[in-house]
Amino acid sequence: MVMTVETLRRKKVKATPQRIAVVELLKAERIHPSAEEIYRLLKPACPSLSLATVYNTLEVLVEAGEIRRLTIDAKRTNYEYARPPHDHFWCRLCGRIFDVPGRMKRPDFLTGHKVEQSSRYYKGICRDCVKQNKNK
Amino acid sequence: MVMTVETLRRKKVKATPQRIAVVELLKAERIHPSAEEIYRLLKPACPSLSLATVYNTLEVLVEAGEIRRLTIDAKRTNYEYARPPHDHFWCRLCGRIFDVPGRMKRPDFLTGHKVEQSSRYYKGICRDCVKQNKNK
DNA sequence: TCTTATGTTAGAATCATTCTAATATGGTAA
DNA sequence: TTACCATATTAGAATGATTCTAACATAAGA
Repeated sequence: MVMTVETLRRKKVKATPQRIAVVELLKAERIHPSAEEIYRLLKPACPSLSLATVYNTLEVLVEAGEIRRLTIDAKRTNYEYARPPHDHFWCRLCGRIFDVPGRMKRPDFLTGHKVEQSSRYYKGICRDCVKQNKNK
Repeated sequence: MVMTVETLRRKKVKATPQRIAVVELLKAERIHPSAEEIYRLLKPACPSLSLATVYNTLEVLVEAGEIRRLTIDAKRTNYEYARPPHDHFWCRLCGRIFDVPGRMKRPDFLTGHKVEQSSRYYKGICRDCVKQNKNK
């Protein structure tokens, strides 16, 4: 908690209870929830919380590099605490996202899962947009 | 065209003009359009086309393995003709998706692009769901 | 403690995608 | 080749995730 406050201030992010709650949730549990799920999980302990605040908070935390956006499930965006980069496995039935740590240990961590597809995406700004000084 | 009809029939997919048009578009151009974009591109040549049909068609073609769904941009789903698997680069400014062929040639094909993030996702059915016989 | 730039909130608005129910048609069988 | 019917197409309504709006509240520097 104290640590989270310090981390946020260091990143020039105003440390509000709502933001602290979101960070702590993602930090404590190894979950990859959607905004809606985060809202449902925090609402009991934070009754005034609004879904809009969850969305605002997630945006701010992604910008600050505290959390990471996962674009796996086309139906919703998921989020995780920004631990060292790793791979993910997504179940198209239950929707859960599993960490697949260490890019060499893959086989171990995927054992039992029925892998149907694997994809890698690079994201950023393309040469044309860089040239056009759209940079931001 | 003829080839597309044969391919679809072989895959037990009824070869309608709308489906053929979608396949031919993705096959001809190396583009990664959204459903909306496909609709806009085909509408002039196929005025009766409905957006719902584009969505239905894309679903059928993905099931048949003719095309591939790209979940890169959280705001919309993109599609590509199912060529041999390769990586992708997505520009967060113009939204275009670039092929990054051959997983070893990465540096070459990404030269000039400002890569800010790379992610790999495995997708399928998790052990728990496999056990629960939810399999489908 | 005061001040104010910034954050929170509920609800409305947006927009991609899915659903619905009426109409049309590809492809098989006669 | 024609007739039939399971399956497709279509427009528009419905849904659901996300963003916007405008009023109110608060973190944190002075």
